Amino acid sequence: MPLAPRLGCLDLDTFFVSVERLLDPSLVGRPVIVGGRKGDRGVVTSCSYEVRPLGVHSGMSLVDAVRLAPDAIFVPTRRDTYGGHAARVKAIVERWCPVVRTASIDEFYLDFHGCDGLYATAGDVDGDATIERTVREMRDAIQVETGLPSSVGLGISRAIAKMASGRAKPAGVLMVRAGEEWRFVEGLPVRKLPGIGPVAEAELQRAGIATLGQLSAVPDGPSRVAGMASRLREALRPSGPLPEHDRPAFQEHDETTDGSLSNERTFFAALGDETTVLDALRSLVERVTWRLRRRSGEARTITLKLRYSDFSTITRGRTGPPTNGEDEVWRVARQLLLGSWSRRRRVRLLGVQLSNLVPAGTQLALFPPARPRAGSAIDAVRARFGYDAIRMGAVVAPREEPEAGPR
DNA sequence: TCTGGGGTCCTAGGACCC
DNA sequence: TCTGGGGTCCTAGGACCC
Repeated sequence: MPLAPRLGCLDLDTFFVSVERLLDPSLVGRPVIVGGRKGDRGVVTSCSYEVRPLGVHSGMSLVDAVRLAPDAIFVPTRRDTYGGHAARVKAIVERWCPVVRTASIDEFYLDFHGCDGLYATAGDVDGDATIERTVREMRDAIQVETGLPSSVGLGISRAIAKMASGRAKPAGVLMVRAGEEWRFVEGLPVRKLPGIGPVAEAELQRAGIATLGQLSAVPDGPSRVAGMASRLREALRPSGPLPEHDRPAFQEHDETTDGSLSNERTFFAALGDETTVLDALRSLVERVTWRLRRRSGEARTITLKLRYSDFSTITRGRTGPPTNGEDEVWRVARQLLLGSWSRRRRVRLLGVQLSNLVPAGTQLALFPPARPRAGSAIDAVRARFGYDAIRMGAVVAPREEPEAGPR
C-alpha cells in the first residue's frame, strides 16, 4: 500500500440531534439533548454544540444533563428513524468513493486509493490536494442534499483517519499527510486513541502517561502499558485494505448470520416479584426471537443477562441446536433465570442475547417439527406494521413508569 | 460519571479429543 | 494411573464503541 493519506473516516456531526432538527426545524439553533425526556431514566445519546460548554456530553445520565442544562430541549431517542438518513448519506458517499464501509450508524470508512487520477484537474500540485478538495465537495453535497453536517478525517490508517475526523469537527475536513502522523498525535490525550477507554486511561494515568506522545515513548515489553504503546505504534502504520464485507448498520433484517442479537431492559424500579420478572423476560424473548426470524437466522447460543440493583451483573448461557422459536428460547431463558437468580436481590436489568447464528433451516431435520412454527401470522402482521402492532395476550410488558411514587 | 441499549472483540479456564 | 502437547469448543466476564 502506497504511503499516502487515502483512508477516510466520515462522521456525522451530532447525528441524532441533526436528524431531529430536520424533522422539527424549530430545534435549529437551540440547545437540544437527545436521549429522553426530563425525569426519564437513561443517558444522553447525542447533544447539540450549544450545551457542550455546560459540560453535557453523550453517555451522561439524563439526570445530570438536566442539572447542567435545565433550559435545553429534551427529546427521546428514536432509533428506527435515523437509519434511513444514514443510508441516504452512504449513497451519496458512494458516488465519490469506490470503497465505503459502515462502521456504525453515524460513521463510515472510505478508501480513496487509486482515485487521484479520477479527480485531478489542471493546477493540482499533488494527489493529496486533489483528494482533499474532492472530499470537501463530497461533504458539501451531503450537507446540501440531506441537510446533515459531517466531518471527514484522512490519513494513512483508519486510526489516524478517525482521530482526524474528531479533530475536524464540526463540519470540517482534516487531512494528516504522510509523515505528519507523529506530530498530529503527539499532544492528544491518550483517550483519543480508538480502543483506549476509561479503564485504560486510568491505568495510564497511574503510570504518569497523559498524552499519546508520552505513550509512544514506552518501550516494548510484557506490561499492559507497553502493550498499549505498541498498539499505538501499530495504529500509526498504514492500514491494510478495509474489510471485505460491509456491516449491516441500518436494516437489521439485512444479513442473516454473524454477530449476535440482543434485547435488554432496565426497569425504572428494580423488580423483586417472580411473576413480574418472568413476564418481563418473556417479553424480551418474544422481541428478540422475532428479530431473529426476520433475519431468517437461528441461534445456537442463548444467554441470559441479569443485573441486580447494586449493578453487579451476571451472564448465563447455553449452547445447543439452532433455533429461533419463541417457545424454545423461552424454555432455555426461563431455566437460566430460575437457576441463577438469587431471589433475595432485586433485578435492575434483564437481557436476552442470541449468538452463534446460522441461517435458518441449516439444521438436519432428524425430527420434523410436530407442528408448524407458531407465530408466523403474528410475524406477518409485524413485518407490515411494526413490532408493537400486536401484543401477545400472555405477555405483560414490563413496567416502564413508576407506580405512584417512591415506596 | 449512580451509570441505556445495541453491538464487537478479547481473555482465561475447563472440558474434551487425539 | 502425579500425568505431554496441541487443538477446538464452551462459558463467563469485561473493555470498548456509538
